Amino acid sequence: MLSKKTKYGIKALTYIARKDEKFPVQASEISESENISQKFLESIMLELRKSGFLGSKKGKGGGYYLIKKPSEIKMTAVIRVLEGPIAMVPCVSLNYYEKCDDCPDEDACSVHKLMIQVRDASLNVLGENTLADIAFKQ
Amino acid sequence: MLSKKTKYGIKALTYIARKDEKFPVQASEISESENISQKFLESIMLELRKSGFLGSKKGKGGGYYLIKKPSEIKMTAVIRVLEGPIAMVPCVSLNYYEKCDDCPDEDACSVHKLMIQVRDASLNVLGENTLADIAFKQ
DNA sequence: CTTAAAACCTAGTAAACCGATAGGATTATA
DNA sequence: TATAATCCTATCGGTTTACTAGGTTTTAAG
Repeated sequence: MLSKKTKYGIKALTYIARKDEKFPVQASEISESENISQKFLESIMLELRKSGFLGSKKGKGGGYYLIKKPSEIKMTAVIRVLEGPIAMVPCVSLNYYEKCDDCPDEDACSVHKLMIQVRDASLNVLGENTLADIAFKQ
Repeated sequence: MLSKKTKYGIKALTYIARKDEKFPVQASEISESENISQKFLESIMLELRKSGFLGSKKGKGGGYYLIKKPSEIKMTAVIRVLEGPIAMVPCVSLNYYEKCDDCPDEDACSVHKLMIQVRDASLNVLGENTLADIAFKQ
């Protein structure tokens, strides 16, 4: 299950991308428009800024803006930052690998074998989609 | 993330499938061989029986056995029973659909659009893999 | 210079979920 | 009758999730 954090984060990025303006966008505006708890959204925006997706401007008239072009923001990157691993099992994760303590031999593990395929399929979709794709396409 | 329940359940099914015997397989044997807490596994086996994947025999010499051939058990079915929805977001789930309360228009939602693609990719992999595939192949 | 509006930061918290455990009841075999 | 297995219910500690509270800091405008 996708956490609300990730869901809200993607929605916020989409909102900013669609609002093709030079002015920064306030968290309060996004939270109202997208029905997201403002304080919760604030913490998400902060995380997106610290991880290099957003820039910010403090004080009156401040807000958040995209640092890169939407077409340059891969959804794999966004999800890895907000949600963590894309794989459903650590022993199959490329970026967050961890050995299962119960499993002596990964190659013999049926779960492993299956989850590699699921991972690759997801990775394929998320790697091919950019923020521009999900914000503007069709 | 895949729950341990689902992971253990798939491992147990695999174990029974590989042990191509006429005798039923005991939960205790599986729990030892696969390093799974016995009591926890018991509850999983019970669930797999109630949902029609396993049959059971009580008493001495009892245990669990597959009701269908491994090649007839799709992994979509197993995962839906143990884990729940395959989709990462309820508004995109085929079997467990639920509307998002924050989202007025699904078609305009970028998360929705993305998650449909992820769902289809996962569904494709899990639908093409049977227990036989992950237990015996290569 | 003051006020207001915005981001920034830290902490806490209620509820849900997860993985496991406890303790038996039931059933079948030998 | 003893034993071995499934079956069943309840509980529990820990973690995570989705927020909320309560500020501090920075900036622009009046």
